[in-house]
Amino acid sequence: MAKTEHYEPTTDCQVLHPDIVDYVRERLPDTNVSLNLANLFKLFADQTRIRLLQCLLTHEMCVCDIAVTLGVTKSAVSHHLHALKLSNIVRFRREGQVIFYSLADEHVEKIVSMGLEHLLEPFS
Amino acid sequence: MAKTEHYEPTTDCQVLHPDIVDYVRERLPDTNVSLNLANLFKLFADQTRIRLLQCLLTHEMCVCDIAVTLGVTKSAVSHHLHALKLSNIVRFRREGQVIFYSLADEHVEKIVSMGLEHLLEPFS
DNA sequence: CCTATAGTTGAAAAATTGTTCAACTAAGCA
DNA sequence: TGCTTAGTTGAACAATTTTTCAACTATAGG
Repeated sequence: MAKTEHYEPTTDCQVLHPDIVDYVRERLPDTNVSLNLANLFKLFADQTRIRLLQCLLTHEMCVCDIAVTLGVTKSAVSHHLHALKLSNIVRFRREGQVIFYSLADEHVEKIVSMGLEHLLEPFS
Repeated sequence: MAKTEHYEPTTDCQVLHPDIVDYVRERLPDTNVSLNLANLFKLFADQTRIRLLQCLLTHEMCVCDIAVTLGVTKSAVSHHLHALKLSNIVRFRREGQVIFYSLADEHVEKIVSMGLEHLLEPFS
């Protein structure tokens, strides 16, 4: 099942270390895990969205206030919030015409902190 | 300096809560922080690159072995490794013609773990 | 009911990113 | 020196993503 011979030939080279390849393949998580992880990190992979999250890290905000603070249209903000909402990264409450957005949990803070830690480390 | 009136008018709406906007703006990190954070998370925002990192999380590997394991060309792998190298996420050692890549530090593991934690949490 | 404003939506346009291709460099070996 | 293979590189192409635009919904107030 972990044999090296029947891999998809979508590549342009040969296995050089069959034992390593088999060892790694046996431990490689399911494809949908990497897909979900990549999709999650995509939400943090845009400067405007990072700044939006940094805003919400400080205080809950409505769409207009976010738009002015970041210097983008409220449509752009709304699209970003929609994506963040789908992945349970932000939540909202309505107060009349105004909708206040805030962070859904402490994961955003943790993920951003990990990123900052890497950026600030000595050997970078 | 934190007054609400002289924001860039790149947006299409008015500030609704000037006190919140000022409060948030005073605490918003510098723009280059968000840029560097976004650029870092971009490296985790692609399924192939996540799988590549998952490989290296298990064992150091050479370009060919990674290419076969992931089912992509060695050129694609090389481009990904180049980007990861620039951000000090992977390092390498040469052994004859073969170059073995491995993770530069424990941040990858931490960042990926945070992502997994969010994906597996009850309210998502 | 009419108007005004906050926010959403889908599609098109603009910008960015990932992969491939072909030519290249570097190392090993005869 | 000449051949083979591992890996890199840049440019072109393909795919994806972000922003904008215009039309839309929902709520408030007169």
